[in-house]
Amino acid sequence: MNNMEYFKELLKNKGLKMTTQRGLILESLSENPKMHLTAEEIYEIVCKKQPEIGIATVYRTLKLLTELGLIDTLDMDDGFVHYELAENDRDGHHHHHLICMSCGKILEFKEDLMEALEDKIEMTTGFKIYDHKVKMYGYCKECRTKQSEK
Amino acid sequence: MNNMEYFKELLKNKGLKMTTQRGLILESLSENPKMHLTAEEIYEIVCKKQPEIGIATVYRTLKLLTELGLIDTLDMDDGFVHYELAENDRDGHHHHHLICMSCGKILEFKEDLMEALEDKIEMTTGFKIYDHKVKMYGYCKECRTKQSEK
DNA sequence: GTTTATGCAAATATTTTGCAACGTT
DNA sequence: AACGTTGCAAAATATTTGCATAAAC
Repeated sequence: MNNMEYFKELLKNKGLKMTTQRGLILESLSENPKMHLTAEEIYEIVCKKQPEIGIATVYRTLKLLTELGLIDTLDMDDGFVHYELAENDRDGHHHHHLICMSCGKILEFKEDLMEALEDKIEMTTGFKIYDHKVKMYGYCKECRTKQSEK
Repeated sequence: MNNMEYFKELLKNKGLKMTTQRGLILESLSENPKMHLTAEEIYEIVCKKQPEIGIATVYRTLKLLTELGLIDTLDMDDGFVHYELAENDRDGHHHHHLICMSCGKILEFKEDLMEALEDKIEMTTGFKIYDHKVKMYGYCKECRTKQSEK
């Protein structure tokens, strides 16, 4: 089952309704993977197909999608909340974000490798972990190459 | 050298000035460890000793302290930026935040254990990591105990 | 004495809300 | 037909900025 069908099913189960706007907002995220779009950017993308949409609908739908677990939020310290499709991983574990401090680019790293740390935390503190968000700050390959050329 | 002296030195090196307000703002963070205060909360704490201070000064000083690396910001998805003293670790690695999804409490976990992951990322992608932020979402010991008692 | 910092108020910017009209089931 | 959803405008919230005054060096 794809995202859209799953979205419809979740809505039905909750007595909520599928609308053109909701579909287009989820679609804008599906069709722009790795883009970490902001609400405003999503609004602009949807506007191309549905110019009458209001920004309030975008915010309401993004909140709904987040609550349903279909999308994740990402804070990049730039004053905007960024959104991306959630990965339906086996156990809620998703990719890490690598933020380049030189060019601002965001890369993704698939492998999790957090189990050892999570086990240690659970054993030591009794805190049971269900999800995590990891941001790495550094310099990407391209910026490092450019730098060393100078 | 403690935080405050280090702050004064950094200011001097940059031709900036130490003021009562700047001192009180750093002090409010030093004296409230593990509190993850917001700008508004810091403003209220400083107000007790310096009632004439303006919130703009708090924001300006927090930005300055962040740029100087003396404090770190923490996004908790509640619409506020939270601040905490930076740990002057050997290599910029700091504690992780454990956020309880039941009671909202934030615990800290000292051990880093991110080296293996960072090495793998650097080897695979060429992205050189200098810092990271890790947030774990789950349920704290107390909430889990309460739950199982029901 | 020169330059930087402050406090206040106004301005920005992002996100939320109220409500009448509309669309979906 | 009933109820949830939308779009618009206004409101709310967090943060920033301009500027005259004050404080630090």
